Amino acid sequence: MGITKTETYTDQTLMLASLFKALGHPARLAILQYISKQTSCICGDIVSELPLSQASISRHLQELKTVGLIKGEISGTSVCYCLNNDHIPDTIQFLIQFQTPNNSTCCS
Amino acid sequence: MGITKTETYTDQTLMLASLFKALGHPARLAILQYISKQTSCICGDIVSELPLSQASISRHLQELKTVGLIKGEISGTSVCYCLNNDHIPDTIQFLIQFQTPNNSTCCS
DNA sequence: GTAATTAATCGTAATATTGCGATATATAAA
DNA sequence: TTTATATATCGCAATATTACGATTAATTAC
Repeated sequence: MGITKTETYTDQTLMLASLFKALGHPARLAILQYISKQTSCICGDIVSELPLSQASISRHLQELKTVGLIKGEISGTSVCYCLNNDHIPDTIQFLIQFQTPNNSTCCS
Repeated sequence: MGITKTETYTDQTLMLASLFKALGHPARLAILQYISKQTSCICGDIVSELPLSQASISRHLQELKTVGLIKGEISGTSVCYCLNNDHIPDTIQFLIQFQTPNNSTCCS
């Protein structure tokens, strides 16, 4: 169906899932890495960095902004984007619980 | 189009994106958490834990297995699943680069 | 052997995502 | 005011994802 039964999961699970989902596209990862490489905010030259149209980039930026992975601020005719790491610790914390080495005894 | 231009991204970016994509669904996060809570392997009673059909759970498990987040081993008529944390460090490492506090000077 | 159990796969339907061209909007420059 | 620049949004088409019932395949129990 392409529809997800959201009603039975905890808010935290839904929140994390949407964060990971936003991270689950190579273009969005590339955008995040490009933004993080800059020392200051980046003002929309991402289009020339990736093989995507301006419309597509804009959509990806919007998605990243919606889940809170980046911030954007209007600055003249352009928009200044930068990372928002408010939710990064949550994702890291979630992944760390799977890092414990109980691999050894399990499934050869 | 729903199709992704994979050819211009690095292998590492594509790999990470597929891992995050697999993590980008609440059912799969719930499955991972359930498996990680068990001390030993879990043998298919996940169906009774989540509000999804056996077919759907099986598909989610398959996806998690494909990207290498879990391992599965046949054990009689059932299959024993457990975590595979081979790729977890990569995902954590990737996220850590966004954790640096350059938030302060940026985008108010 | 047959029946029961378990999990994977098939087929299908509904919804979501991705991408782009075209257009709209909004500011800056002339 | 007109023009240029930058970004967002609309509309569409193609593909992907999600979910489920039904079926298949494989092992175990009888």
